[in-house]
Order: sequence, then C-alpha cells, then structure tokens
Amino acid sequence: MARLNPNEILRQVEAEGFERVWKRSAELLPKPSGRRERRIGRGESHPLYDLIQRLRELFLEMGFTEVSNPIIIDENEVYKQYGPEAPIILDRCYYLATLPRPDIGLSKAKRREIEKLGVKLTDKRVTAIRRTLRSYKRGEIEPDDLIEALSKALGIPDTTAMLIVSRVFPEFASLRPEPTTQTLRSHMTTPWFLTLQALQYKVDLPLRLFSIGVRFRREQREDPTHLRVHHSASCVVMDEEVDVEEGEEITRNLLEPLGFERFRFVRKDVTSKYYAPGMEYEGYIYHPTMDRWIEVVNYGLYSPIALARYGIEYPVLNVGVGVERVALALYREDDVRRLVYPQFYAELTLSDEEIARMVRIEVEPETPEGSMIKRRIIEEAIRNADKVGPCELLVYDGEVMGRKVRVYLYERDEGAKLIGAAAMNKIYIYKGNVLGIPEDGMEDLELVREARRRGVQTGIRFIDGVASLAARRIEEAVRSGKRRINVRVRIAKRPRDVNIEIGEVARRYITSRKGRIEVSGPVFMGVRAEIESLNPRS
RNA sequence: GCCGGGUUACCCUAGCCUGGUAGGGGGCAGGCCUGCUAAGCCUGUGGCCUAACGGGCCGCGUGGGUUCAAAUCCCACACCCGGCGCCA
Repeated sequence: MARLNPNEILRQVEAEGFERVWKRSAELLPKPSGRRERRIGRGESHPLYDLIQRLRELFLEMGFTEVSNPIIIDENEVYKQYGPEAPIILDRCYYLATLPRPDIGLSKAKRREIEKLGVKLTDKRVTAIRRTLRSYKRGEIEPDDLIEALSKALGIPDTTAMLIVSRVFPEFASLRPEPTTQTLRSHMTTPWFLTLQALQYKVDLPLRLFSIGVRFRREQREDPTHLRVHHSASCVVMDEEVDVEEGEEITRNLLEPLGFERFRFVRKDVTSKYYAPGMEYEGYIYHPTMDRWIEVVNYGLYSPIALARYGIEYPVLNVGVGVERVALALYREDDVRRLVYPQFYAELTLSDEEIARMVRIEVEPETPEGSMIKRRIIEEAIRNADKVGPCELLVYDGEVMGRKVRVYLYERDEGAKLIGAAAMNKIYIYKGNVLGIPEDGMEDLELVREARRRGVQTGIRFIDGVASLAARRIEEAVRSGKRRINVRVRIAKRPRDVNIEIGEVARRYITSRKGRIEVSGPVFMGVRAEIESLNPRS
C-alpha cells in the first residue's frame, strides 16, 4: 500500500520552499489503482446529534417552530439584556478580533507618508507597491523577503523599503488581530431577544419558537462537565400571559420521552438580571451511574426591563436545556469531553469482536477456479488428515484460465501425517490477544481454555490461510506460464506465515497494550500443482 | 490564573537525580532450526549523505544555552494529563 511520507515531504519543503514542492505535490499522492474494492456499510452517527435530532422532533410535536438564531452578537445586546450584570457575563464571552485590512488602495495619507520618506510616487511605482503587497498577502512572498521584493519593485534601497514597511504599512510587518465589539453568544437568550423583537408583530400569539445550537464560553480549561462550545436546546413562549410553571411542563414533555423519570426543580434565590426577580428556575435530572443530580435546564420569565429595551410588549418564557448534560445522563457517560470528542479523549478500546473483524486472510484466489482449488485443498486435507506419508492426493484436476491444472496435496516424510497438528487451529480473540488454538487439547494452558470458552472466534483456520495462498500462487503460476508450483508451509511463527493478516489498527492496539499475537504451531502442509503447457505436445 | 506530572524510534518502556556508545520487550522483516504447539537461535528494524560496506552527519516534543561531551544540566516555548480556581 503506497503511503505518504511526512518526514520526507517536510524535508523537501524545508530544502526547496513551499511553493516548489506544493506545485508538484499532486504527484506525492498515491495513485488510485482502480482495483480497490471496498464494501462500505452505513456510517455511524454521533450520539450528541442523535439526541439533538430527537429533541427537534419533540419540540416540533409540542408545537414549537424552529428558527436559526444569530451566533455572532454585538456586546451591546448583552448590556441591553443584563444591565449592570453585563460585564460579568461578557467576561465569559469570546470577543471576535480581526486582522486589520492593509490599505492596498494606497490612500492619500499613505502616499504622503511614502513621499515624505523621499520616494517619488509615479504611477508605475504605485502599481508596483500594490502588486508587491498583494502577492505578499497571498503568501507568494515570504515575510523575510518582503523588504527585498519591495526595494526591487520600486528601485529603491533596502533601507528605504524597510522604512516604508515599518512606518507606512506596519500592519503588514506584524499581523496583530484587532478586537471588535462582536462576541460569540454565550447564551441562546442573547439572540432570542433579537428574534422576538423581529417577529412580535408578524406572527400571531402565542409565539412558540425553538432553536438548538451552540454557545461559547471562555472556560480556562475543559473538564468532565465543561466544554468551551456546547449546545443549548432552547425555546421561548411569548403570549399575552405566560405562567412560569409552564417551564417545568415543557421540560418534562421534552425529557420524559427520553426515559427520564426523576426531576428536581428549584427556584433560584439569586436571579439573573435578564429574568424578572424570583422568576428563574433550575431543573435537575438524576444521573444513574454518576449517582448525582445534574443541572440540565434553566427557565424563567424575561425581565420587563430587558423586554422593554427591545420594545417587546408581551411576557416571554424561556427554557434552555443543556444538551450535553442530558446526553451524559442518557448515555451514562461521565466525561462530556469523551462523549463529544471521542476522537481526542476516548482511549481507543477495541472489543474482541472488533479485533476479530480486523483479522483477515491476506492473499485470496481471484478466479472462481482458484476458489474451487482452495475449497478442494481444505476438504481433502481435512478428510485425509490422518493419512501417513509419504503420500500424495490429487485434489483438483481441471482448468484454470484455459489451462489444464492438477493440484496435489502431498507429504513426503516417512511416518508423518498429511497435515500438521496446528493446521486446523482457529484464530480466537480473547481479551485483546490473538490466539491460534486447536479445537481441543492443550488443556494445561489456562489462556487456551479460557479463549476457547469465552473468546471470539474469527472463523479463520490456519488451513484456510494456507489453502488461499496456495490457490492464489497457482493462479499466478498459470498466468506467468510456469509448469509447476509448490507451496509448502512448515512451522508457523507469525500470522503472515499462514497468510493471515492483522490489520494495522488492531496490531497497534494489541502491541501498545502488551497483548500477545500467538499464531504459531506445526502446520506442515504441502501443495503442488502441475500446469499443462500451452502447447499440449511440448 | 496557580500547582504538579508528562512528551524517547512502528507500539510499549528504561535511561534523567549522579552528563560519556539510546538499553529492553513487543510487532515487523530476513536467515538458521523444525512434525503435535504458547516454540528456540541469529540478524536487521529513525532520517540524510557517501568517493561504497568502511563510515560520516543529524535524530529522545520545539528552539536556544552551558560543556571537551547533553535524552540527561539551565532557559524559553508548544502540546498532553491531573488537581485547584473560574463556571451567569
């Protein structure tokens, strides 16, 4: 299998520069051979999004209409909603910063500054400056070379070019992001005010809306119960009159169908400023494996002051469910990082079943005749297993790709059985070990007994691997015009010796956990084939 | 933000205190051995260079420094893992 070689690629980039290597980098990719046939089954969904999907359905059934709320919100909105509490909220927000856009248009002010440095700006030079800066921005000129490029383009000394860059275009020399007043929403509440304001005269009351989406919080560190980005399943009810009790009802209607039975709702003593005082509640569900109550929902009636700042004339109930928290309890997981980002946090664990699926016969016959030869070898070997050598059995007499082929199983040694004792061994996976063990016997070894009783069978025997290999070799011999071919396997020490391959992922997993790959034993199988020449008379 | 632990080749791991040839195991590859099995022995297994078999240079997260000599000591940085704090 062709692969990329990261070390070599980076060395080339170092030696020749990015641009040159990049231009020919398509050649570094392995060529599609067109022969790889892969059976691709259905993919796996992410449990978090499965839950989101169910919550969406439940909201819709409850008569809520889905909306998409803005994610980027000006800090000003937070002040309007939270009043004096805003700075505390904003402390937890991410502000967006952007790189200053360099003035390639060359404003009058910039021109004056350049001329002040003693460079007469002809039209030609203006064009040259623009072109140079533009290609710098595109990465065609390396940062180290900017000054040189500029001095060449303008026909001025390096020192002058340096002055132009440092005084007139400092934004090019160092890319420093500049903060804006835009923030990433830390609550779904923040955009709700905007959405409600926009819809209050356009849709008849009661207005029932929901939105499931991400919110961002500036956590110092992500931990088992905190992520920087997580999902809120949020809904609002705006009507001429709204009862805060409905928050509990909505929560139950949302979570009971998921199988939750135990809830706890508590009125918060200290109310957030965007809610009316005493009108904020928290809800908990019981996490069965962590054996504790976890906070999953917050609901309340928006403060009339906050509503007034958006010109909203009706009371609004807001319910926000923390999706990841619910997922924790639902899937009985105790670390939200592992649940959401298994690719980063979950230790790779392969069940024996999964390892078993990664064990396969490496080389297989390609033609129907080849498969028949493989089958015949196995049948005859098993039937005559106890036959004592020297002996030879004709197991196949027929055509392969238009040539007459006779295949024999043989044993030359005096007194030896046709096939070795380990030939019928089966590959078992047991507790992360790959073991090739016989149907019976070897009772003194505990691992063998256990593996036989509790391990996962792959259904692959040593003989299957060897017969596949022999059949394939015969096909190849026919193709290349050989007259005879002999495949003999004696004592196996490794999977490869019996044409069995353990996938790389499984192998890494096993070796990194000090598991054993024990595919060995006296196999002793001899297969030879005679292939009739193309011209029967020769 | 504070405190602690870590990063060694395909995988795991030792070496660090006390500087001196990167050791062991697994896997993989090659050779020897071979008939009832947990199974032996030997060799190889980072990259580059070479006037060619003899070697040279670079490699222990990255970049510096100290030193005749650095995986090891010092400094800075990155990333990972814990704990504390923050967590409307």
